Amino acid sequence: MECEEFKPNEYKEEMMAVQDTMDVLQGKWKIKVLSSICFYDKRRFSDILNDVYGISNKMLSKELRDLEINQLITRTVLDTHPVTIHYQLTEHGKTLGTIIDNLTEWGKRHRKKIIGE
Amino acid sequence: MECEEFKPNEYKEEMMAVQDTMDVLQGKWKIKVLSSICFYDKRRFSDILNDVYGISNKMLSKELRDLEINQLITRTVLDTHPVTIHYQLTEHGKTLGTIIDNLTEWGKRHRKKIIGE
DNA sequence: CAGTATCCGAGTAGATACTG
DNA sequence: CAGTATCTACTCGGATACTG
Repeated sequence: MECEEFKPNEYKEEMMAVQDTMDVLQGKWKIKVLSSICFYDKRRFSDILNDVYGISNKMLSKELRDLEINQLITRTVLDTHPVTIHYQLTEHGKTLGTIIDNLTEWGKRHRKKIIGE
Repeated sequence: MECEEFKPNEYKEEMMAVQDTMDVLQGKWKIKVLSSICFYDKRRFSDILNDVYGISNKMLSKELRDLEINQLITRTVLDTHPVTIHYQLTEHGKTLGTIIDNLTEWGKRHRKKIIGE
């Protein structure tokens, strides 16, 4: 963002875009759920429940649904008994990689700034 | 983030860093408030209230306090009658530029993906 | 001008229990 | 295994009114 050139009413689209991204990543769990699925390539409900420390099944269920609606993950039902469900990142989901890198980097600098000075 | 190399328990620090950044940018207003201050360099309370469509004075007051605590903006009291207050971005606040660019770019692609296909 | 105080509804999230 | 249902507490954010 070029601050010097910014004008609120002329940048509605940009601000909307930022908000769209934030909506997708927002909250306590989204990134962690994505990370779990990302690492293992395919991952099941109860596995993610174990990976993501502190999340409840209700929240995980909701987060997975949100991520699926946003086409970041896919849900595959395998015909076993009892059924097995695989969650995977979509190609679109994988494009979040760069953003997550940036957020990580800035977060580290920010922590140093706030705490370590 | 290299998905293939990710292991939940080995990446605690990275996930914390992402969460730290998200905490700072989280919510409906933070980015818009930052944008308003950013464009005008110095900006007063009631001006931001006008720039950011829909925000209430309660929320603006809270967001400004949060941003100040996180050292993204400074609050300067000028000795006029009645007092004038200037909000400005700190150097640290300005480093958010790149992130906001990324979030904007991804948000636009995401919108195309979800709506425009 | 630059906020604070108060009230209130809606949504977020945890705990526990239950289902096909 | 992969969730849903229910109850409850807490937080977010809007509306309105008020203050130095």
